[in-house]
Amino acid sequence: MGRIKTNDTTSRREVIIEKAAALFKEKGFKATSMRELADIVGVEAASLYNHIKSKNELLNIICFDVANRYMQMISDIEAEKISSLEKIEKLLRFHITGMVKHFDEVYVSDREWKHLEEPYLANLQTQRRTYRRRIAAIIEDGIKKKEIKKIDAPTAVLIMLHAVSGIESWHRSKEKINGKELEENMVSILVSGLRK
Amino acid sequence: MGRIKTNDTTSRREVIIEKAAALFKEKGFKATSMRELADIVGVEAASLYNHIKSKNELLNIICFDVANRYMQMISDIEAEKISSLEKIEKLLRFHITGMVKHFDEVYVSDREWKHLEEPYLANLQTQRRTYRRRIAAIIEDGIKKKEIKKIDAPTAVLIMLHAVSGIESWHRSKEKINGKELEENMVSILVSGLRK
DNA sequence: ATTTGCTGCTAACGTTTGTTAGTGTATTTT
DNA sequence: AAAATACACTAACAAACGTTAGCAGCAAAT
Repeated sequence: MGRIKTNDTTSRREVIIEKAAALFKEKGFKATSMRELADIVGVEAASLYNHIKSKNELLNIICFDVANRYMQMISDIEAEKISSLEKIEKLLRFHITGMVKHFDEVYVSDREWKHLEEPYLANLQTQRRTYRRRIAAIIEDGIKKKEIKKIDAPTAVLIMLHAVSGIESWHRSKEKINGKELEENMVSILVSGLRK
Repeated sequence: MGRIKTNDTTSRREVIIEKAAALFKEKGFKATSMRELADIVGVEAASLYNHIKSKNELLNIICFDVANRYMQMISDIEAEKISSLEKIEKLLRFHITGMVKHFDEVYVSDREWKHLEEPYLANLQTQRRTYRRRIAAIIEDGIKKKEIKKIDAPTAVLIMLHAVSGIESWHRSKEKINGKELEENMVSILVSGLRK
């Protein structure tokens, strides 16, 4: 069939991972076969194994790539000296732009993590749980400081995160407003939903 | 193995569908095998086919059950003589209680519809699209009447619906507030996010 | 120019998949 | 009690799956 094309910044391995993310998003992890992936990459199925260890490794890479980005970000935000509501807004904007930019990856990591194998599965679940707790902590802090209305913080987190993951249907839709407008609308609705 | 237990209100077929919904939710449609389902129902895999036509029929039933319930509901709400914001709140409450009560079904219909086959796939997609449009129309009406702040209606719909589907993680969580509280919190955040 | 490693190929493996055929037995209907 | 229907079983199928083994050619390093 020929070899996998690379430019200088992208290794063959990375090409495979990118195409895998796109396929996993479109059809789901379990419904994507290595032969399909190989087809799209432009190679026979067996050849993929020169670059990766297994199908599940692909999912691992995708999921932890995303998770690590978010963990980095929240650490940065926690350290900043701004109000709680501003922190939440910043975090929200990061999630929105991140979703628009790394759509496939984020989508897969959100919807397909069930198919991770141990110990990765347990690992990611813990990471996600602590991530949500850290956001909830920011909100609770904001409530204490009377910047944020008195609500159940975990519920607020749940709303925020899932609202963002809804960008999926924006991505698909035809009558698309542009990314920046989308961001402003989401921030407007969600932030004023929290403000006291 | 023995036969499928039924009480008087639930047919054997319905037992299978319920257990299927639970399994599809937990492992995903593609990752659930008919042999697993049979095990849980308490029967050999082949015996399932005395009650259903195929694995995909199970998914069809689950998805369209949910879709039909929603379509019924929005027609009712449209007909009521209350303000737009009240309509949105009512709809929101319906979604929340529906998600809490028929969790497996709704979850599966939300996340696994990709695996429907034609013509059911196209059918459901259209239904979902028109459903979202009808909600957006209510919101736009509210904007015109100055009950709702000026925002992009499709974006608001997207936030609402996906926020509700986030109840999934509430369902899983340990430190659970009760269903009624959850509902009040969600309504509070989302409705005041819309109000002018 | 020769070696070395990278990357592709074909062929095949052992499993698991959804589903059908055919048969026997319990339950319901007549 | 006899006949008909409902339902479960065993056995087997063809197809699809992820992955490995073994080999050939091209690219980069010596």
